[in-house]
Amino acid sequence: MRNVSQSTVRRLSIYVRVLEDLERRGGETVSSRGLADRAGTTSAQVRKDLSYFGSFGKRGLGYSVPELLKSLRAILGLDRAWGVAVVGAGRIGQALARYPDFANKGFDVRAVFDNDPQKIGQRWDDLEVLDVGDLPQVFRERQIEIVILATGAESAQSVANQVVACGVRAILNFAPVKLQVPAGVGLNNVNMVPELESLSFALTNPQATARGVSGASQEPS
Amino acid sequence: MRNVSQSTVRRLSIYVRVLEDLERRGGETVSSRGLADRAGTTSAQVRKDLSYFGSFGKRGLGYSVPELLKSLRAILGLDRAWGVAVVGAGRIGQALARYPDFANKGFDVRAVFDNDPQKIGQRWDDLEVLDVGDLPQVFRERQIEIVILATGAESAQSVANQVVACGVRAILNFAPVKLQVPAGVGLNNVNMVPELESLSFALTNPQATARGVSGASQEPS
DNA sequence: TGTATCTTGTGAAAACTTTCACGTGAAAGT
DNA sequence: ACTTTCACGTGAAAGTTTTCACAAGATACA
Repeated sequence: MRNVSQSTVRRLSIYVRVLEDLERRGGETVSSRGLADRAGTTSAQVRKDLSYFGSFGKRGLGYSVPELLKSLRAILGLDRAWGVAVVGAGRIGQALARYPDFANKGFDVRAVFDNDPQKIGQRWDDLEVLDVGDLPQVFRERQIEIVILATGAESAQSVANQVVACGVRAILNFAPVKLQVPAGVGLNNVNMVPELESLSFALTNPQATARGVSGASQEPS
Repeated sequence: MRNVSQSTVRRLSIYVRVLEDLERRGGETVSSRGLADRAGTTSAQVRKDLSYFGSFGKRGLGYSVPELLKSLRAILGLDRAWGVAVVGAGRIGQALARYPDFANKGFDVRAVFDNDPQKIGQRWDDLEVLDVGDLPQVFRERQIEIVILATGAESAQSVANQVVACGVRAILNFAPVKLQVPAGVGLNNVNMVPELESLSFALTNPQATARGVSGASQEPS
């Protein structure tokens, strides 16, 4: 199973979303084409992505929705709950801490931290904003495994160092800085400004953007 | 300038961030290596990325920080202000509408919409939440060119259709659905769940994740 | 049982992206 | 002026990802 690309993993996650939707609608089976159309890719891509992990379909028939869902969840590690903490209780931190999709998918936000005395102690639903000084103790008590970093650019690296020192091996970073983390620590960045700027580029240079950023089906009927 | 990849454009955006930082610190020139280290890529990549757009450096010396910054801003279309609207006034919409980095970079959030009567009329700083029914008129009046879509999955496609009908040609979508938009409309998706799920995958399958997701320098000294 | 139809899984090809490596121009110091 | 050093710009090579295309298993139906 070695050498699976990030893009493949992200697509698996989208397949899960699509399969959940199909299951909710009562779909029993789905073809690679059906999955691809709903996920915005091609049938060959779907089959190739799945082939890294095994054989999940029946020739001539397609994939069983509940079975493929179960397999993909196991592959992605979604058949369990994860302890998540949000560091940074600004508007973005707040939005993320209370984002219902995270909880629904088994990402349990168990703590929120800030260093601003004005924010510490605020209650949001059943979460209380804690002092970042208490981070090591709380991380141990609540078994935090994944950190969502939503601080400003200034503090991001020092917070990252702290949480890594606490044994956390996965960080989702929303701060606009390039974080340095030791090998073995997973780091994903969500950069909202570059996303907007790439739209600005597309609007400014229509000729350089012929290749469809857009969503039309890639496959012939 | 044709055929510039999305990855190149996103990196340009990061170079702008790094250059702004250097300029603030009074840096006059920077080498491709200096830029690369701060941006988390390699010097060859920097030079290749820039080469799609022209020649910006001096051999033996490097790049003039203010000049390269100016050129990259022009390329990305950041030498002007853009009219932005946020549709969806939930917590994420609110966080995005008031995200200071957007305003700083010339992305002017000029309107926020929702369809929930409870939310319509709320004031956030100098923004008022408007009725999504007034969208066409407000878009015209305030010259909206980019839409940030922060609705639930259910409404996202119908909102997308509406804003495209209003002439908007760039959408940044935060809703967890694959949007269909006509060719010529730029669409970028920010999927937070797949980002977390790919961390879950990395934690669950350490052997499949040898290739450094992490931030150590890629280049020898 | 045989035939037609469907759709997977997968090597091979194509397309794309990143890295290498070096010719070249520019500056600095002797 | 000459030499040395630096670092850009760029074709070519290497590496990665996507697409193609087809053999083969599975079902349906006569």
